Amino acid sequence: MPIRLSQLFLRTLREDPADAEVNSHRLLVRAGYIRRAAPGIYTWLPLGLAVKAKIEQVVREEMAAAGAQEVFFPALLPREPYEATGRWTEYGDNLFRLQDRKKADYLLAPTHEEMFTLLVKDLYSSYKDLPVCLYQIQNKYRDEARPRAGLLRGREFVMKDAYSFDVTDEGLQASYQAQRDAYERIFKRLSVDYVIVKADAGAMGGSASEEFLSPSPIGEDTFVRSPGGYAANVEAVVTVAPAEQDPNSQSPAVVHPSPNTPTIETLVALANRDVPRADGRQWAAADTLKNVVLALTSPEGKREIVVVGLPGDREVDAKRAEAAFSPNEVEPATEADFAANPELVKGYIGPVKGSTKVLGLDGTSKLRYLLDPRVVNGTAWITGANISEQHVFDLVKGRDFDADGVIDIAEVRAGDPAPDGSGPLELARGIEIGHVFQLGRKYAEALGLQVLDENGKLVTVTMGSYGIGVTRLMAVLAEANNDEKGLIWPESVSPADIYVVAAGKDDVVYQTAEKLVADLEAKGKSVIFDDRVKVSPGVKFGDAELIGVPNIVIVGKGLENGEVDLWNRRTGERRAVRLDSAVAELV
RNA sequence: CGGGAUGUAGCGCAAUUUGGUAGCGCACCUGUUUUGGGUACAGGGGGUUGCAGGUUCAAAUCCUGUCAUCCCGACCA
Repeated sequence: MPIRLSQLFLRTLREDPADAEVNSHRLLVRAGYIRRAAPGIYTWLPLGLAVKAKIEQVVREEMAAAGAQEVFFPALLPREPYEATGRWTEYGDNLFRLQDRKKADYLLAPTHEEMFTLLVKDLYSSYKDLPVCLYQIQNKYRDEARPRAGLLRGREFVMKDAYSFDVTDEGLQASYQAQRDAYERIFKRLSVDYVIVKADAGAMGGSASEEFLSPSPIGEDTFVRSPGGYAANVEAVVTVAPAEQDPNSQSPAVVHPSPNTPTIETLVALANRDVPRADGRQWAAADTLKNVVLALTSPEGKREIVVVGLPGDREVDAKRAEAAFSPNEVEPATEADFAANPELVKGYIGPVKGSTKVLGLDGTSKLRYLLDPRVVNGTAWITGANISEQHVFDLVKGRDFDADGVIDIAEVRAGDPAPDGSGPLELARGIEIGHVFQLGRKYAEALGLQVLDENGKLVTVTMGSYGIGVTRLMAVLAEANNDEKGLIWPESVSPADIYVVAAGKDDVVYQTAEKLVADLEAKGKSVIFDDRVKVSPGVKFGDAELIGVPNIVIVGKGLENGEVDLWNRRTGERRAVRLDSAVAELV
């Protein structure tokens, strides 16, 4: 049966909702696909459900093709499994928690690793049962600090989450690849632009991880691309270290007084005034070694102060730092931290000349000192002398100082060399629409998922997790497919195949349109039929454009010549065709 | 959590500066009209002005508190 606009539960809005900023949000509300129920929580109207179902159908078909089987968990879950993996605490305020009448703790699931792991543990206990891959399409709940942009970041959203279970690492590789391939097919079928980027493993633990980002200026993720095809989330970009040099070929380190130089700018200015370079080049911020003091807080609440040395022209990227120090929280050190560590002379911190790695004037500090990958052996730096208003020049890594390790948390800039050596990196924004992840044995260990191998020995299962944001995908599709008039769905997700407008007041128009609709449906096409009488053509055309079905047929005044108009929503092209050949053209 | 803005009819807004008892457009209902680009006219229904206190003869408007929403940032498998 066609969807009849005379009957459809729908009210299109002529004006933009005041609370919607981005196009997808604006248009999905205006065109009557969704309504806001609470911040980041949306009610689905018939048109919205139709599009969501289309996306889910594609996902289901490709999951089946990849050998994954569908299950369905409750969204309302008891506390215990999440307690076992530590995530009841780790998730913090992002978890929706509630209690039943007996005051037992429950949560609305933000993701289902625990439940899938326990389900497989419940049913399977032999290597012969594996590998297995399960998935569900289900509502997830996260109490985001700031939901935004309609469906793009909601507090309730639909996710397809799949989990693979293997005995061996090679098996996990194969399962991962199967899901990754399925994702490529899904996004291609849905006509979504995507880039596969290396992702940071982050708090999920595990090793290999890739994100599917859809490039978009409103994206919340920043990623890099190289001419040679390297792509990574900015959190996961690996900095290319310059070649090492002979430390002993450099000039000896010298301490210079540097009054009133608490910042890099003031320091560079003073250096150019008081300490001209032998080669005549001007000192630059990149010649200085900036030492940033960070406070790490572990999930257990333990606080550690670390000092990170990086070139003075680079800032610490908060996201990269968070990722690199995960699961610790990272924040700049406070005044209290400095007070507790008097060897840190604010504005004049540096690795001590002659020490191996420790910081501080007397060389006894126990603080960890980590260096940016650009600070390689043989490089010379201007840096703090750990005495107020004094800096060291030509302090050489490998000769005068060393560190406890390398940490790659400096901001990534467009133009930085790509790790694949193919040229400069380009920066772009993207929306995360999928994530494939080799979890490894973290959850299986925490929850005791073991099977017997062919030797009758218990082995821990290794897992992968694979997510697609279904409702976010819908927002991405709406975002990428619209114009000033409204939405323009790709055919693969359009709420109907054909949109038929009866434009006119004569009965024959409606009778002819009715017949055309029936013929189209007989050929297997789904149809939205604007059969509203007493609605002017202008309104009907406007709604057709707003709703965004790509193929529109107008049955109206052309009938005098036995013709109807085929209207391509995307190109705007209208073409008159013989009524009797219209169906053939459309199927 | 920090910064900014806003809460008035289903939606978009005005009236707040200067207190006088709430108005416009869209949507909705009735009638006539119009039918290939949101037709025109006439009539109509719908509001405890976010909430709670206070000042005042009188509060959407002034004062205090509170709640909520949106945007930027922080945060975010």
